[in-house]
Amino acid sequence: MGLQLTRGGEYAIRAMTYLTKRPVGEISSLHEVGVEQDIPESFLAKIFQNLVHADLVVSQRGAHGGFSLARPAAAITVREVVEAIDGPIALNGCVLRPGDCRRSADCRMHEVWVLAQERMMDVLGEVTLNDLVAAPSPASV
Amino acid sequence: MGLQLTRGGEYAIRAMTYLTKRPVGEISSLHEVGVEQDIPESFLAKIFQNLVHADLVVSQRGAHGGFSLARPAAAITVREVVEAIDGPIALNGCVLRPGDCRRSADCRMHEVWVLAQERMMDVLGEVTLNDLVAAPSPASV
DNA sequence: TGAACACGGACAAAAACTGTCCGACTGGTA
DNA sequence: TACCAGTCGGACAGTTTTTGTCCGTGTTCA
Repeated sequence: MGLQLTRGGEYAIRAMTYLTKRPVGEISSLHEVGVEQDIPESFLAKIFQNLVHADLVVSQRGAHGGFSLARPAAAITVREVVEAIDGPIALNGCVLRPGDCRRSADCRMHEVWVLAQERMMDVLGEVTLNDLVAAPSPASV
Repeated sequence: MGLQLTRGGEYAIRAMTYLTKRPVGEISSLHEVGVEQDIPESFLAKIFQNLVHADLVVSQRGAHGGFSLARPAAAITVREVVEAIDGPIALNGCVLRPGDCRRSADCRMHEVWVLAQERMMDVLGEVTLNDLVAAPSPASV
């Protein structure tokens, strides 16, 4: 359908949300997260790899190993999580690689995509993992 | 890479932009648009079909037939064109089908996706085909 | 009537997404 | 030290989506 988050991105958010809910410093095994969040474990393994590379998660190898947040949940945004999995977001290729749309000389669409994307990213960049697990908003809107 | 416009959507915008540049009422053949905008003709045919169904374009069958805008260019937004091809936009499935994310009970992400999408769509919904072909902005920002 | 051209669906190729598997490595534990 | 639990990382396979092709049908004009 296009223009949609991948399932990998969805899984990543769920996994990160799970880690956020755990006591700070606790290590969660791949198996545990997979079962709790209903994510295929072998797929989740790959997702965690990416999250580790992006410095959002740290892994502990060996027996009783697993994963935990690399930073406080309040310092990790949804945007970071999504970009770690689905790569840098670019609504259209020309946003990522200027020069692609130099075809029509006067490519006005370029600036439209850039603006639309900025608006979207602003939202995702302002929501932290902490916000996602906070108690149902009492007064905040 | 996810979260990106499909090529079909890109083609649709280019095709519509081309029609916009033509004199009002003029009919452009499939072949003409394909050659001018460098779009595979057989693929473009399917794209035009969708645009016709969405009432953005009218078709003239038979000899000397072709396509032309169904409405003034100033009354067609980029959003309409994209949605006609890529279907209703939903950054995440749960935006389109509430109930999907009732899994975790407290799915805060839902509202985040809704908000991010609204911001993006606002931009696409305010840009018309006319804006895309207008002379380089003299003063407007 | 014949030529031009859109319609519509079936079909095929390519790419992306989704998911699996397994050997290598690492760290804890006995 | 030896063994086991568990992650790491990449190769591989299935499925879906995207992208593109093809062709017979119907329509309009000359």
